[in-house]
Amino acid sequence: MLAEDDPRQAEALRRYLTAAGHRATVVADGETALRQAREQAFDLLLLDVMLPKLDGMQVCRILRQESDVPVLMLTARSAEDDLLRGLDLGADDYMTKPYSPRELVARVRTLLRRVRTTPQESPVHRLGRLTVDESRRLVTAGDTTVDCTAGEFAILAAMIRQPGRVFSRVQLLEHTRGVDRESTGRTIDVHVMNLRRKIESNPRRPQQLLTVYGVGYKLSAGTS
Amino acid sequence: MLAEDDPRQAEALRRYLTAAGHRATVVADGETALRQAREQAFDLLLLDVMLPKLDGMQVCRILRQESDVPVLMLTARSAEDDLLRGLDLGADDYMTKPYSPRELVARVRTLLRRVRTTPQESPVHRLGRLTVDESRRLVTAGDTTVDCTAGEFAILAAMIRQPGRVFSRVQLLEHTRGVDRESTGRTIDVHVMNLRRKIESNPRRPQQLLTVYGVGYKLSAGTS
DNA sequence: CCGGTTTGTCAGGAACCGGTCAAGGCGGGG
DNA sequence: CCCCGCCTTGACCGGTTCCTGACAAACCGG
Repeated sequence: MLAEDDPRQAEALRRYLTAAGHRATVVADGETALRQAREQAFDLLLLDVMLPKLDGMQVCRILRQESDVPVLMLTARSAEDDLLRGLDLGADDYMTKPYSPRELVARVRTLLRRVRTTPQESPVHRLGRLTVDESRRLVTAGDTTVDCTAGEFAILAAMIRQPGRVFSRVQLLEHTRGVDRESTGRTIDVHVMNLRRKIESNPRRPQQLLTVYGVGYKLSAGTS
Repeated sequence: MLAEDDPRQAEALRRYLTAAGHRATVVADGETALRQAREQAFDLLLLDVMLPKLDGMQVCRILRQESDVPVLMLTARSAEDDLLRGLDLGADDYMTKPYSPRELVARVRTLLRRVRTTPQESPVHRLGRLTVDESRRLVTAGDTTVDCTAGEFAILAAMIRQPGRVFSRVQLLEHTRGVDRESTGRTIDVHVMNLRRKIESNPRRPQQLLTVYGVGYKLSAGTS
């Protein structure tokens, strides 16, 4: 939630945040901010200090007594006293205008990372009947776990990161071999074949790891 | 803990903090900071960016992989990029010199309040027949206590913090020595072998400390 | 339907990787 | 000063994986 009374600034901030992949609800005064915060569980509150009806300090103070939602204060003044009051009232961070979009987004991300309950988030990709856990190096097809060699895993991981994208053989080779080694041989084809044997129910008729004739390979969701 | 190489600044900061009722341990370089942070559980780390041997950014990055201790970065430069890098590396807050004593103390208090209200995770990890108590540096396998060397303990602790995750040799090396020194040698392998002799009932057929061919090692729950 | 090109498949050998051992370096404690 | 553990390194070996070349099958345009 973003509490900011100047429509232009509010719009600018909202754009930064959505561009960074966040959703934002905008409110224009302190009372509304407080009411909304009570009705709905937000991940984070961006709170301008100068707000109509109820200023940011008050909102922060009241909210702190009833919730642990992260609060990031925004102020035009750079007065140190403001800053100190804000932090003492329970704000988690503080930025003075004018703020840079990148810094704002970075601070938001920091606060969100803290609140996200997942202690260790490992990027797990899913596509069709396929699952790839990169940090654990775990692959499952359907409900059976598959163990891949390093090269096979590298190819599969690269492809599932961008489902549907077509990869040339050279591009895939770069993932297995770090550097670009020009190889016109059958190397990649063999790896793909071995992968299909492990992840496709019928390797002769691939459903997910598909050939793009004349170009390379791609990973699709299959029949779903 | 306060990591700051300029003795005068370090002393000044220490005084601010003690005046505000905190205790502070002062270290003068990055490697020492990292080592101390591993040996002892601090409530918060005040980290100067420019440090000898290992700069603050590196310390932050490495430490973040193994701990959730709040980190407050300090820098002379006010470059925005520094700030962003710091926050992206997992720092919780950031201040540019010269900072006011009051603001510093306020930010420290904010971070400390956060960590104290957060449910503390127990520093003793369990996985299969393994137990690792980080604060006491105690390891048990089954019901027999094992004494590990520093390097062995560092590896085991790093792995048990994220069970199942696959660690490369370079990553594990970062835990035994502070810095990433490229070593194609058998260092890690030897440590792993010695660990297996101590914690596995049959070191030839490891049940928990497993090899991931072509990648590194991982710790699994074993037969359960 | 035909021919050239691209891909699937196979198997052997090269390259690589990890387990293990022993020797040497380094530092701390006596 | 020496002794003793610990860490590191290099070498060797057995096992796995990867690459390569050949051939068959599939694909595409005409």
